[in-house]
Amino acid sequence: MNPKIVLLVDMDCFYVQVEERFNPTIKGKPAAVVQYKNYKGGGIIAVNYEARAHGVTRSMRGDDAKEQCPDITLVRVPEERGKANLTKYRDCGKEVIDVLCRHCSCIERASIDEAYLDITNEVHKRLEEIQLNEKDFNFEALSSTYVVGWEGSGQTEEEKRNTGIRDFTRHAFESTDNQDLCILMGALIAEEMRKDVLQTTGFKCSAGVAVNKMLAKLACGLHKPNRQTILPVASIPEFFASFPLKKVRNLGGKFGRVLMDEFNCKTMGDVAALSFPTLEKRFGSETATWLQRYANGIDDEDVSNRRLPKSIGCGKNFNGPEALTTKPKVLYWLGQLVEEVVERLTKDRQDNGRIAQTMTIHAYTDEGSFSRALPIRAYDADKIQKDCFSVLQKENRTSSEPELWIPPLKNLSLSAGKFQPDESKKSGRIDSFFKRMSNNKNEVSLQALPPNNPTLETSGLETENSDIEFDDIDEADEFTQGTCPLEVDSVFEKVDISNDGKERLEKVESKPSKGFFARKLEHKALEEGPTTSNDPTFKDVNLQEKRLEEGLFSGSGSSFKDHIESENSERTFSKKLKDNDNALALAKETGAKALYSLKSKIESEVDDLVDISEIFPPNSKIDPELMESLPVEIRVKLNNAETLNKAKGAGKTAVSTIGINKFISKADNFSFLCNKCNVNIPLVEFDEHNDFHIALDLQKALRSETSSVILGSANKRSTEPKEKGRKRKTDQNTDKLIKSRRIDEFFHK
DNA sequence: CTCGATCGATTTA
DNA sequence: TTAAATCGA
Ligand SMILES: Nc1ccn([C@H]2C[C@H](O)[C@@H](COP(=O)(O)OP(=O)(O)OP(=O)(O)O)O2)c(=O)n1
Ligand SMILES: [Mg+2]
Repeated sequence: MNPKIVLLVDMDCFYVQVEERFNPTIKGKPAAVVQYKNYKGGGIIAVNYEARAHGVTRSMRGDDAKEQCPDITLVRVPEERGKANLTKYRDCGKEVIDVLCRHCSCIERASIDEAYLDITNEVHKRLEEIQLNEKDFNFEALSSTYVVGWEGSGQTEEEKRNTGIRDFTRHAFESTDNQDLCILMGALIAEEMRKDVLQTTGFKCSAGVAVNKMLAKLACGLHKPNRQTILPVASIPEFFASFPLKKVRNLGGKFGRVLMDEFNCKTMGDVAALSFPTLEKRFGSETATWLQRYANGIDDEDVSNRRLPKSIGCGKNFNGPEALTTKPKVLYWLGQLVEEVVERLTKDRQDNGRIAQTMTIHAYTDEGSFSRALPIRAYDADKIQKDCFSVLQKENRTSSEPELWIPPLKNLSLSAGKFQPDESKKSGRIDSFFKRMSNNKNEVSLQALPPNNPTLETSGLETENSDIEFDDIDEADEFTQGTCPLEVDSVFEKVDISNDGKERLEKVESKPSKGFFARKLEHKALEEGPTTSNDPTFKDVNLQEKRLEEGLFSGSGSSFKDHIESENSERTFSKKLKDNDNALALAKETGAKALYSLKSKIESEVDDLVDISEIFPPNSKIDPELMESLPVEIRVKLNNAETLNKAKGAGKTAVSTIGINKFISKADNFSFLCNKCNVNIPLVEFDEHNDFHIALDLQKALRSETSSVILGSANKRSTEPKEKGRKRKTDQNTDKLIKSRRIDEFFHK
């Protein structure tokens, strides 16, 4: 039986290459891709090899890179909706995958820029074609191949590489078993594939060929960039003897650190030398077995046949002062994220004939992170935004300050997943594909799918502006397929304001769960019965880690279960304390600000009112078509503001004329009642509060406009397009994009 | 009630 | 930094 042959292809400094193809003038010079620019020149996420030679690294700040390497070109990641948008790189990654698919039927997309290929079959074909005779094979076809353990000899690097591959080729043909020959054929296939990738996409890459994923990945990294490396099985022991374990896939994190710290291991060889009982005692038999094999170069993990991501998501960090501290901010950013995800989901549905069933919200606060899942009723940004907000709102622990968000969100992300085939006619025979789908390389691949018909993708969109009832479900953009295990138990409007902050305290009872590292540890503590948390041999890593992190190491003599429970109650308690403090501080701050600014407000009536032109340009310059397209609600607001403006004859007007029902005048409590929130807003914050409403409304208005544009262009197949109408649409759209930027400025600072 | 859904943790790019 | 996958309970 021939051995499995795995190929790992990894693009070189991928995002930079993408930008170099887009703008070839930066080629050959130091360059890096940065995200954002305002804070210290942005964060670097990819660095080309010229810049690496100057010490520039990932995660470095743009400013620091410029200091380190003044000649460096920093290319910015596109920003859309106030966040980084990685679509360009995803699309380029797909280009590469598509080329690889021409050469091999079993491909696992491992990330945006790398893929594993099981080329066992392809190797076998090649072996049959080439007679097992070295004379039929020219090793010079392997002009970018290195061989681990066959470093060769000579003056230059290239000379050594060349003699190495030459000698290994001779050896492979002379060897009695064909394992090395298979790897050699793998190298040949890899050379061909990489050449095709370069010719077709313009991107360079590196590759590794070995008998499993772990070794292929490891090999790939040995001679980057633009080179490939093969790792014969016989070379493993000597190579592992000096290879740092932390560079091996799966050992680069906490687990690897334990091996280093507790077992004094530095290399894979050190790990391989550990006795089974030693490993079993610490990690349990399953993990011990896995690790022992792993450390000897054995890895059974199959290459799964999957070219599409299983989830589509996006997120954004809100660092330091950017933390989301109010409901409108959360709602707004949720909206931005939802828009991107829905846009990508919609394209995914057309391209891949599948529909995501669930949305997962993930949020980080100072107190930790949580995630919540909900069903996706339709690919409709408004609906999803509202549903998500309803779910998210349950985690907002603000009772005294109804418009605040506590604790502030440091990160908000969304992920859509649990894809099912799109049954709504459009997608042809895709259902049969999904039924047969599995992770097995022998299964049908997406490549075999018929192309989808994009002309059929517009039905249902015309309803985007009206609320869709369940009766309309088949006509509307609703999904009727499959079951919905998740339910959103309350809708946005109902849950928007109501929250007393008490339900949640009772709900904080989740068990600590384990990750890759923790689950590899044996729970001797459990088997041995009661353990005290002071016991240095205490085995539960989750608890240990949490204690270290939170300084909650205390108590003794209780059972393991008690530890978990006390852990949780401690956490809950500390949470409560923190929140009360937060709320109190915020309340104090708010009150002080209100009083202070009230004073100045009385002194100069309009000075610190928000200029409406910060949201909209002066009315005369608002595109009438934009005006028309806005919801009546917003038009009225704008007109009101403008009218007031004219009446006063001033250049400025109070946005706070919007939505005010009452002006409550008490000596120490000046506030407005916002009729949208039905909540009292401190005077000093009312302008900003209303800005949020306007921005949120505009977000919605722009969204429905965008939808109708999509609909319009899609419809032109069946309907004769009117020149005028189309032109107007385009202009209007451009205008909107410009105008939405003004709104963004409220949130993007 | 059971097993699918859910969620946190870990790892990687 | 912004993704995405996997595992166990
Ligand atoms: N922490 C990370 C790691 C990677 N990436 C992105 C940018 C990279 O260009 C791309 C691929 O990641 P790689 O680790 O493969 O790094 P590069 O392709 O940039 O360089 P190399 O030539 O070392 O593969 O993923 C990222 O955004 N954040
Ligand atoms: Mg790469």
